[in-house]
Amino acid sequence: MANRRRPVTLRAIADQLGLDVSTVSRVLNGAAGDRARAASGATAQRIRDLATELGYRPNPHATSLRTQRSNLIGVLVPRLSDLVLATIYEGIEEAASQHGLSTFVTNTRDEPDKQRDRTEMMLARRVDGLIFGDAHADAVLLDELAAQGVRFVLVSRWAGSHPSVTCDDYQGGRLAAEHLLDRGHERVAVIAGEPHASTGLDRTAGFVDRYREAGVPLPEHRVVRSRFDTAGGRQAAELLLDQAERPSAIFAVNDFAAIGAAGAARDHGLRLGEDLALVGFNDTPLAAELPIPLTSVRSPMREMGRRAVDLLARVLAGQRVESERLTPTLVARASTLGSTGAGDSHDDDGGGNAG
Amino acid sequence: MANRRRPVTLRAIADQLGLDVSTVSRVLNGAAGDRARAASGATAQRIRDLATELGYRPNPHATSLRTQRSNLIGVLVPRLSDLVLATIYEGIEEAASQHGLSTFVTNTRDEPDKQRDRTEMMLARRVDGLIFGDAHADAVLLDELAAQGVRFVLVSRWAGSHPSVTCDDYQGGRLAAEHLLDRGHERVAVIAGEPHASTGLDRTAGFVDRYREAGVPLPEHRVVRSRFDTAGGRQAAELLLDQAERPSAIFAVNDFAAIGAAGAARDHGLRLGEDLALVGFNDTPLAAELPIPLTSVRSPMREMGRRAVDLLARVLAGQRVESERLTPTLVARASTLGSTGAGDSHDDDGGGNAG
DNA sequence: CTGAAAGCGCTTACAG
DNA sequence: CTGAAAGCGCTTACAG
Repeated sequence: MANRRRPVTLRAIADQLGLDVSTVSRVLNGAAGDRARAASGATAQRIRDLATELGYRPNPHATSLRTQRSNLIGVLVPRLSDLVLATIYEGIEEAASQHGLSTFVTNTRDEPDKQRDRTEMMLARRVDGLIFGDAHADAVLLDELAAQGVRFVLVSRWAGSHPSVTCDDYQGGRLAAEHLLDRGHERVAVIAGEPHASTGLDRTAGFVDRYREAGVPLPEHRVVRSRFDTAGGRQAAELLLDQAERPSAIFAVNDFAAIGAAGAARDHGLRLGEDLALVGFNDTPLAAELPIPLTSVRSPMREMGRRAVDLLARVLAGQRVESERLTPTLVARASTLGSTGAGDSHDDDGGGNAG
Repeated sequence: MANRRRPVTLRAIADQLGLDVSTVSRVLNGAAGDRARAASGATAQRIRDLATELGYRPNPHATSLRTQRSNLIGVLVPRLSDLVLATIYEGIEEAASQHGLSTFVTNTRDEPDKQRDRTEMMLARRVDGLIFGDAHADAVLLDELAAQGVRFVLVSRWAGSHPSVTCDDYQGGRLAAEHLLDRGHERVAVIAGEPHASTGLDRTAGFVDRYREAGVPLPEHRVVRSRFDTAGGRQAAELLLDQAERPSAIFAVNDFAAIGAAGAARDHGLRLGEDLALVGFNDTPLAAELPIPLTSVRSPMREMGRRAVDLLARVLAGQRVESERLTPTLVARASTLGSTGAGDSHDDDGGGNAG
């Protein structure tokens, strides 16, 4: 509990070497180009050596104040306890640190008031830009911010024409449909997620469209809204399984909703993969490890996070950018193949817990 | 894409009102006590009105530079994609914002090199203090930091005598044992987690001690190390279920490990709650929603996060503090009660997903 | 190649 | 009750 670790300043180095602080600054923190002409080779070396010895780290508050650039970005997500967003954030953190950016991340619970409030906090903290993982389809807040010149990108969900990095959810929905069509399912249903999120909307649309194209249009009552979590999936599945003509297969737009649906199926005495086929979305690490492994459409979550940072970095550099849409793949498992089917494949995005 | 939203400064307000910037500062940002004697009532009011109108927000970099206090705290966790840590972080964020603190959070994957590296980054960012959710039992890094005068607290896991907020994991392990003893299980096993984390160690110790006290000591081969995730739990369970004398009940020190164990049980043709009892830990929202609901020891995750911030705030205020240990409760469900048993109870900590 | 000066936006004794 | 000054630790033209 002794030395409160008083940080080393440029001045300390300059004084010790009998140089001016500006010279030291140029050598240590100057732009790559400047740095060469910052001082004689010998002087530069003495500066660098001493800096290393003393453990010099520039004071970011001073730098930010002077340069009007904080190298801070704000990340807003519905909730970090959603594995999907947590994984996306891991990608964001990785890439941010490569770009020399630090991140603030905050939960908004998908509530407009909180989104607005937390955005203000971030701006008050003088972030250079924002990444929204909680964009609402109406884009009200986002349009306002853009009009004010706030720089941001979206991840996971798109809205309006704001730059975004998403999974091609529509295509993902089609993949799920394709797979179930292949397995001969004609009476199918969708647990569709929340209507303010492009993810659920697009996945549902892709699925419904593909079935329509196959000549098997889905009646409206077999597309049910739901929250994205397990409890939401369970409720939606109850509704579907209580219907007179029970579906033989369900597509849930989220793995957690799918797990909830699996619970409901069990309550109805249905065996997954035998009496009821089930497809989830995102291929979270849990999907493969469930008692009855879950067929799921894999989305590149971590990669989305990384690319969102890259995109934002380009926005901050004043470049004009284009949205990106990453390709999903379907991973077939027992929940659609029956107890015999193994059929795992692919690998890509890692995951796992530790606590 | 127009006005880059140039923030309002004290100077802008002062000039517009014909006052000195120091007067404005005292009124707007002065300590609660000072603020009263900062200016005449009338002047103060004019200042406040204009500040509101212009949307003044103090530049935190300037404030930090001047006061040598950043109001920033760093949070290190093994991984945010671990629901337990993500939930703890939600509590941290809530409390931090109440204390006027902003948080940086980063994943260390429980790797010592990363822990060290990320700690340095945080310190370079000039955080006022740190919360470690990834403390290793050996406390090597933590001892060093404490010696340097770095201020921090631990959450979820304790180490050495550093201030911490944890669940009473030992007691939690005893609860699990008690419950299985009540149900008549004598041949039991533990999926014990990783040996560097106090959580797994204490939960295991409590369980083992309680069984020993009941006159039923556990042989060593029925306590198996594991990672904290689903795949780890599955592997550990395979080992246990392949043993000649198969256990009738398993205590997994983590819900995710328990879910993995449930998968292994199924592969062995065992029905959960009938042929094999299973108890998890943390009572994550998933536990209640699984096809076969999981008995689990509930730990107050969000509350731990909140209290860790309160504790750190006291440390930063120079107060002497004591570690806190919060009480766990057991929630019994079908995985130990058989398919008949419902027996849910309690409510406390919320949760849920959204993506 | 190096130094001196100004200034980013704040806070805080110190005067008056 | 209010103002003037100094300074937190940097960066960046501008001289020389």
